[in-house]
Amino acid sequence: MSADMHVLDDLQWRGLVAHSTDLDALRAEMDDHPVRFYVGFDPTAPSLHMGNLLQILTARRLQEAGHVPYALVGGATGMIGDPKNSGERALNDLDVVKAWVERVRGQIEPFLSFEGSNAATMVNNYDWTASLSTIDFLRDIGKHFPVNRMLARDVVRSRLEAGISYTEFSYVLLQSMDYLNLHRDHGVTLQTGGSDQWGNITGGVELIRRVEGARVHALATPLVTRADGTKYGKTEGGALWLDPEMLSPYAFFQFWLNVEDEKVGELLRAFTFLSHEEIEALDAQTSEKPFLRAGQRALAEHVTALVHGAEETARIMAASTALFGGGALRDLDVDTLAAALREAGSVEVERADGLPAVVDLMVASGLSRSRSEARRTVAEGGAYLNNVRVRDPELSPTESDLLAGSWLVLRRGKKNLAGVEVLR
RNA sequence: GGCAGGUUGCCCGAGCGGCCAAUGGGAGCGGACUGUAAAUCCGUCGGCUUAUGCCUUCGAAGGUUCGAAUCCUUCACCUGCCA
Repeated sequence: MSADMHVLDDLQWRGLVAHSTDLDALRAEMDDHPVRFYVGFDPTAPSLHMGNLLQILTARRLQEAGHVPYALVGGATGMIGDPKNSGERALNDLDVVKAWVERVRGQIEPFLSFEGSNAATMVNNYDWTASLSTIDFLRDIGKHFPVNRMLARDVVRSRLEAGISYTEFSYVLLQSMDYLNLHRDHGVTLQTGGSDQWGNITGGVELIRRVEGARVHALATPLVTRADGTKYGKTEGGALWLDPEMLSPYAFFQFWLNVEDEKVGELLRAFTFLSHEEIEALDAQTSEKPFLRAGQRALAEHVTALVHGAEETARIMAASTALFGGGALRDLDVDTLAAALREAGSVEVERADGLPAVVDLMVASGLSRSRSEARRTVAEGGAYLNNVRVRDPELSPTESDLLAGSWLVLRRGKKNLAGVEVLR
């Protein structure tokens, strides 16, 4: 971060401001005193993902600039679900939502500082929503929401054909109420979020103006999309989860390493704390010597370190070098090989009468979901044993194939690797 | 409430009694080219101890038939028109 640059200018440079209310007014307020701001996360899954990470990092940038974060976990809004274009959400049970609230909270906390004069605060909107009576809600909040305005919102309009429940239709009231409460009780005057939340965010801005007569601010980051505009953050395991149980740190690292050239500069800006100079130097390398993938390497290293820690990242990078470095697998010593394969993902297999056939190993290691799929992969020439293409699906590795006495390296396609440790 | 139309594999969408595990497109996966990019081209794309075999699938449950995604009945949901 360039220390002497205004945080709003930094955010803009990083491409993080897609929508905003009056930026000059916000800047004036920031220059006058630390601004209390909030960003909300709904527990709609057991883990946060890439899109949420962008919000967390943006909050951290603001905190590093001296402002005061309120991280809201939506124990209440998570019970309702915000409307999305693809259709009505399934409601989750209270117990499930409560468990997810705790997990989400735990994922956010490491990114913020809870000490000092601008310490962060965690809040849960369940606290002020659960006991609210319907009558009070309709009189105090509902009265300020013209239905014609609510109907005009993009998400709602797109759902009118297919149908939208009153529950989801009402979501905006809850999020707006959150902003109002945080404004009243904590003096919060800025809400940040993804651009898909813009409607919900401005709902709060408007509610506060109507009820309190105060002018508060809003900032929305752009949605992270691929170069062709489609959704980002998809891996074979589904979304780009932050939870290491749901997506291995190795797979997380690989995702960033494989980002297209066209997007790497944008992602470096949005997801790392590298300085403008460092990022511009990486941009230059990407355009001059794209094959070096300097931008991707830096991106993968920095983001993985932010989420999974520097030590884990170092192990992953060592594993990547060992497995993708181009060197012969046989030349690796046992410890390096075993560590690399455990990082990349591995299974243990019992030795019966000889070793299992390649198709079975593919299934056992999770590289293929069924024997049919494994056979298909072999037929397509996409299966490799110790980096040698396998042609016969029924082939069983022999003792002499074992690396370091007990390891096999299976690969599907270019990038999907798994280790098999053969036990006595 | 009445009438009409719809519900097909991950998504969109053909099929309208046997040749249907089901045309086509997209996504996904593999190969070639490269740089563990992108684009392009080719292939593949329900499962099973790979099998001129078996099992499961065309909203759900029954029925007709030698044989059903295709016909009939009931139910559920969606859309449109009329009240």
